[in-house]
Amino acid sequence: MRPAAEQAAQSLREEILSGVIASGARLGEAELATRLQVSRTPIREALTRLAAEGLVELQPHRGARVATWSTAELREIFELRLRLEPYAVRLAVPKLGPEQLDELQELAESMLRTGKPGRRQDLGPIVEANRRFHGLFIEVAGTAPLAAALRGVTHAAVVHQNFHDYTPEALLRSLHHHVEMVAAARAGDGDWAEAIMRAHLYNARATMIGVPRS
Amino acid sequence: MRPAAEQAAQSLREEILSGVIASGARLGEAELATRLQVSRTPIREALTRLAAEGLVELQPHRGARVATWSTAELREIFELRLRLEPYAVRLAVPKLGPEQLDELQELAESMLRTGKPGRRQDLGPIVEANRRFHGLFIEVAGTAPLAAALRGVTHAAVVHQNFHDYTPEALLRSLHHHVEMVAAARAGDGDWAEAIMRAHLYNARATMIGVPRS
DNA sequence: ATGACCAGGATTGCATGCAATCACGCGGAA
DNA sequence: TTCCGCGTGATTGCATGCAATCCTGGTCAT
Repeated sequence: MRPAAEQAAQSLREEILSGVIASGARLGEAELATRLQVSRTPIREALTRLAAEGLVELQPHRGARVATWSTAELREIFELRLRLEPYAVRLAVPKLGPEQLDELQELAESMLRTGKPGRRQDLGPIVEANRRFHGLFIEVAGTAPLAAALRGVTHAAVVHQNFHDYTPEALLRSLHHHVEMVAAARAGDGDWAEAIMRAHLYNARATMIGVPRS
Repeated sequence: MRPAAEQAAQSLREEILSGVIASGARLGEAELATRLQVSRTPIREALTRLAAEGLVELQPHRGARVATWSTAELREIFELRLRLEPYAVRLAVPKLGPEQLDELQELAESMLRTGKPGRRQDLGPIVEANRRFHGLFIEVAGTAPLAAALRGVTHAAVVHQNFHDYTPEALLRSLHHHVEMVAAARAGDGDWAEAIMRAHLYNARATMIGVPRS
């Protein structure tokens, strides 16, 4: 839709999710317009779309900022992901084609390679691969309503660049979950894949916000 | 935010959810602009926002239409509601204040009054009261991510004006569910309220799309 | 010293104009 | 008759201009 606006939204999304633009940063329309080489109109449209996705926050007459999430909101977000994403994985497993299984496996193995301890380098590529990994399941699960409901809810974890906060053990656990999920998918076992996704999310939640005391 | 755009979005939302604008109807920017007494710019912004909510569908260079949902999508939407809305009710119950309980009770009883058989009149007011009833729980449940995830997913049932398709028995069941939910809320029993909400949704799904054969 | 108040500048919000794209209907060829 | 191509009208997409609002700092009174 609206090509220039869509492209602007895509660029901004990339920059926010990849951390180029920090959480909480101000997004001036004029600055974005000159930087992305379009006028303010498509920029404004892109901002309203990202606001609807929950990636940016809009205040009347006061402009846009990259969204921030309180601990309570993060807790809630994980609660929602736990209710939706394992279900999405279960739906996706029987629909995955061979080439998609190969892509998932490649993603899982590449994340495991760059995340191995001893190689203490940039974890940036993992963020992107992880996003693609989770996104592929949601995409294959297939239905638009599910994708829409999950869209806003998966952003927060990505923006918070959580991999840097993982302990080495938690990170390894997380990356092995990916590999195991591919194995479950290859076996066509939706129950297995769903269970691993659930464990994967609990592990992520524990490192990001700790275990809720309730 | 953006006062004129927000007002336009609100007006359109009302008109779509109340059925004044039919599902699938075309939404011309110029026509809406003259009708709502603003220029096309805020109209376009309103349309992008409603598109993000899933209420309208946008096609590049081809304008906007009120969204329609396939049976598969409706099925998926109920699957999502079943995973989120009972949870929202459970969260809301301990937070409901006396005045909110009174409002819920008034809504439930008014729906029951106008829906009673023998009084075969307009069911329109029920649609609005029902929307308010469900929305109040979601609002009180409190967290923004949950509300955002549910927003797009609750629209479909409203647009489809489902109450007219209910059999008299199913309609009565549904309206009594509301009353029972208020009773559960007054008792502070989140489990009870959650269970009734679940039954409420199963009942609605059965009349709208039938029981899935899986 | 502290607080209220008031320019000046900057930024957002909306309206409008023009270019780009699409829908529709007509005419011509097979 | 049917289908393809094309021109015209209508609609959307984007850029720009102006008014409205907000933020900043500086000044003045207390």
